Amino acid sequence: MDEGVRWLSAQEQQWWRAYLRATRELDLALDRDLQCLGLSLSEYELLSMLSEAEGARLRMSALAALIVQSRSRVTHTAARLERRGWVRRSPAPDDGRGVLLELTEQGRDALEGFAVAHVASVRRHLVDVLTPQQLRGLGEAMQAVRDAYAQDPTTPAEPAGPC
Amino acid sequence: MDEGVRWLSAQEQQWWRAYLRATRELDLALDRDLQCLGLSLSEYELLSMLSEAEGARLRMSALAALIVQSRSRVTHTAARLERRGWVRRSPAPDDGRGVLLELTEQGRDALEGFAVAHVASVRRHLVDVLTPQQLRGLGEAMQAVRDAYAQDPTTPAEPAGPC
DNA sequence: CGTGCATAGTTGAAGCGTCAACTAGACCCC
DNA sequence: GGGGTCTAGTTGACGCTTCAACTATGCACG
Repeated sequence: MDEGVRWLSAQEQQWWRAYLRATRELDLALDRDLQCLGLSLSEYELLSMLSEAEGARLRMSALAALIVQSRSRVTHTAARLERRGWVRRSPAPDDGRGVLLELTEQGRDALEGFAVAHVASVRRHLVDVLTPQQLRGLGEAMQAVRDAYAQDPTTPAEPAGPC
Repeated sequence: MDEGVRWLSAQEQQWWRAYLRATRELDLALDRDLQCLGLSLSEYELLSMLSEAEGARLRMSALAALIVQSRSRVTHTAARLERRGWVRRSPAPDDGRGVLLELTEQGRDALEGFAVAHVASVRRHLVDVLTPQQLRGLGEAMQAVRDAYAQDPTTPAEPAGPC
């Protein structure tokens, strides 16, 4: 039965499960550590990408692509952060449709505190629990996954669902 | 400024980011592939763990621990699956507080189809895009993360938030 | 045996993410 | 230069997840 299906070998399955569970645990732990300070991980990522950008500002869609979130989600998240005064919208000068999101001074100040907590969290739950070789192996595998994902023709990232 | 903080090296940051983005992309891709069939990845995980259990039944809390979800979330998810007839509740014989969740025949049938699609998805987006060595490196690193997480005293998994 | 505390699971409200529909500006091209 | 189409972003409704509060049972200790 089901002859055509290439199931995973026991070893492959073990690694796949380790990946699946560990990512859930990591996400939980990292988010919990930031949540204590009143910020979610995805909000942190948004602020953090802005802070590294040229002029601390980015187009909404560029931001969405960077942090791998839907444009809609970025709109909502940005609205929340804007209410807190950490981020500001302005029209894009070169494209009437576009919106630039900019980190405010207040936002930069807040981010400093978050960054300290976050890097400690990343170390505690990931970087410092691995040997340098393990971290390298992880990083290289994940980069390969990204490269494949970027190539994949059925990676619409947004538009027409492929159902 | 911020002398006490051990920031990540450029290399460490690169690997950390590769991990962070790739997990988001993978989650998206795997969930999308299942979503087309009308099931979410976390629902799949629940059904799949039940199917592998002794007698295709598990205690709610055991299930929650296995798939790394909160007990509350498992309650809600199980309710959804129960409405679809794929899962059934019964009181635990040995503990008056406990509840056993059991895969129904209908559930097992449905799961077969989902499993075929899911394994193809896992291969396409993860297993088959990596060399065996890369997959092994990934698996071992993630297992190390899990081990560290299990050891960590501030891993309440549920109770009193450590804020 | 009964008081106190821990554990198992549920519940409902609030918040976040997704999805489809929508507005508006750009681009193409005859 | 006015359709047709594509891209950028927003909106609101719906659904899932989280969180805190709650019920009920087990367990320890006097």
